[in-house]
Amino acid sequence: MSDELLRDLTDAQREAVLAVEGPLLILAGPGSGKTRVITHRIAWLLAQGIADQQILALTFTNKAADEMRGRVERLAPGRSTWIGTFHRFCARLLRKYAPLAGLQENFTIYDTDDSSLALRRTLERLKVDSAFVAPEAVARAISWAKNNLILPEQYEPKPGHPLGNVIQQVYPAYQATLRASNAADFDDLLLHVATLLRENPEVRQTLDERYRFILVDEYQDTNLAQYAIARALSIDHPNLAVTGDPDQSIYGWRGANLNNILEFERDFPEVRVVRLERNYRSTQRILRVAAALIAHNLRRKEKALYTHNSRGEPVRLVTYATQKHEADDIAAQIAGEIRGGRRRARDFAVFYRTNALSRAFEFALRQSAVPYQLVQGVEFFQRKEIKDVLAYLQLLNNPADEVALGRIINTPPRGIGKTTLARLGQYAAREKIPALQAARQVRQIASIGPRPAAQVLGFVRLFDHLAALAGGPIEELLGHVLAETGWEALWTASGDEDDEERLANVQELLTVAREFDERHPGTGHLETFLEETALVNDTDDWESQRDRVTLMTLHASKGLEFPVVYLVAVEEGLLPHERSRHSPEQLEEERRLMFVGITRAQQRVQISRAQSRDFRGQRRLTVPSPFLMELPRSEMEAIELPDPQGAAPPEGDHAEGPGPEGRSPAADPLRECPDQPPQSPEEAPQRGAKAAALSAAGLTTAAEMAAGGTPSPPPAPDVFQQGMLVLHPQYGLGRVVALSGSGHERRATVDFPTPTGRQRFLLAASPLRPMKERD
DNA sequence: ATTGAGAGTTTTTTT
DNA sequence: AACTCTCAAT
Repeated sequence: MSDELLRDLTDAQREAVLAVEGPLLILAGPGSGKTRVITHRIAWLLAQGIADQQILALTFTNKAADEMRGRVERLAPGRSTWIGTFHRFCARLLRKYAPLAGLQENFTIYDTDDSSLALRRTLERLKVDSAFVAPEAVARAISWAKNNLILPEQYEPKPGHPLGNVIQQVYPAYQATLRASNAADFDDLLLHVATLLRENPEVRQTLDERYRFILVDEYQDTNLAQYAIARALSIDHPNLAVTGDPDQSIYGWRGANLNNILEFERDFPEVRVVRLERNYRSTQRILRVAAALIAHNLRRKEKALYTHNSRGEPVRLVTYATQKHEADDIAAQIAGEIRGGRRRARDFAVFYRTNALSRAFEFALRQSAVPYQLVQGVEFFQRKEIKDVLAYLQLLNNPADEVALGRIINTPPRGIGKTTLARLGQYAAREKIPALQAARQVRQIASIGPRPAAQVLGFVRLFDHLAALAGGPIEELLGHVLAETGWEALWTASGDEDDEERLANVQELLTVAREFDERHPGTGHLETFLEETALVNDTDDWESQRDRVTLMTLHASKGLEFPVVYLVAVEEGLLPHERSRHSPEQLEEERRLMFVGITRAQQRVQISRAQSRDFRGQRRLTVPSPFLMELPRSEMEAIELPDPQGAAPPEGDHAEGPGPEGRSPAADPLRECPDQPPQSPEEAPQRGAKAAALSAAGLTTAAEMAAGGTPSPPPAPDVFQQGMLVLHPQYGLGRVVALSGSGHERRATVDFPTPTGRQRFLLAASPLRPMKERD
């Protein structure tokens, strides 16, 4: 078993796996088998008899964590070491030690959206005029301070910094706002944990003892707070293994501190350093191009990348006339390769600097009927309807959460306006009670009239009703939120396209909840659900298994590899991005970004730019990126493609077009090419049902349609959907309020007209029949 | 209180 | 171009 773990490793890799005790720095170039080393190391530790819970592996993204967990599971089946992101680890610790950070254990995690609302509220309260002070700038400064472990009361304005004094005033106030709401923002998760480890030696010692072996992936991206946490847990048991590559540090803007890796050897004098310099991924030429580029950086630890792979084809450097031409040509290239049977869609990736650049490629690929998946940041859980629905859950879990309350007290509109809200807030502040408490006492607030007061009490009643369900399955709770806020009816009735999309997104959320319920049987997991939705973004759902072209930002590409890579829009102002123009350090980070992109490729790279590009609605001529001048022409093939037509797809025109304008629900984290048939059979029913539920006409039971009108057997529990009309032989027509459970245990709550009212059914045993709704 | 039109801005990247 | 915010009309 143990031997097997070591067999197919190189000497350097083996050394890194076997160095069990003591600090270890693994300098790993791109494609050098870094993940392999980490996972084998974990498996090796386990094989040595080290207990599962003594090992802690920290990553940056959930994507990396999932990948690692999967591979460890294969090497050491059935073991359960903790592998996850820094933020998630900290969230978990903070639940346990919340009081030490001034929080209750049911604290809410604010995402960027929530925290910016909290900040705006704070600025209003302090009467800081947002015309003179950009809230984003304040947010950035506070975030920076937190990442650098500067506490609110320690913040010193830098001389000459125009916002310094404002921030010195706002930061503590903002922090007080969060505390009053029993909430922590993303940065707090790290800051609170780092602080409590410093201030509570017993806790630190306990945890150091517990987590004997710590691994940190992508160490070059850690900020001071993360460094402090890793360090604090490695004092008595300094078995801290970190892997990283200074050349792939691309999160400086998020507070990542390159010093953490450049000076690791100083921090741990007895550290063992292992260099993984052999690349197993790319061709020689790709590697040479990448190396020549990164050699222009000054701040780095020089590495000699080499590979025994073949020389490969030259890296293509293409100049297009327009962005449309660029997108069309790349789509045509990909379509050609796929149609020729030489490659599959999943072999290709298109990388760009900013998300906004994806559109042209989405469009072109759709035109060419090439399936693609767009890997985009936080999209799904950021959508307003999702945030609103989840805010109900947030408030149920943490009634002190003022941001959640502010978000939903009048959403959907129930006649509680700004003035009522402001008066409620004043009263709450005066009485020093949470706003929700103030809402309960709204009758005692003289300034609020009887009508608004009644509305407020209506909201409180709704809240209390939902609170009674808060311990149950999440899917069911969400169902009640949708039904009883009136959202569902609102969106279903309108026939508005946007509302249909909202409904589809919410439907998707119900699916997420259902899967969660299945993973967490029993009760009382609301907090866990909220934590997952706050810390998981849909980038993490990216599946390399699906046969689709991948479209993503350069940042998102880190850690991945593809046979063919297109690096597009390599133009001055985009790569390097204009915001980094004035700082040499940021310029180096942009260069690293390009380095990361190139080194994702196994066999073929094309780097391209367009001579003209539409930017914020304006067409502009572009300037080539200075980075292009740094690439070695000897390894490349430069191609100029003037484009007289300006538009026509060079290869086979698809005049028939994409067919009916099928908008895939934006809910789908991986926005897919709508022309593609479902890839796997099991997703067909779901999509079909969704579409049917959303579209339109007449009123027939699904079973009747299926059976051509003859009496039919009980339908599968799965055909029932949130909000669906159903027919009961005695009670007549009813509407599904909520669903929960799975398989034979799947239950439905259904509202019938009076006098029947609300009933609950075990679906497998009920005579309910679904109805298709149309208008 | 809610809605809509018009004005003004813009997030680069992610937990 | 797309989004948010502000202000006036209902």
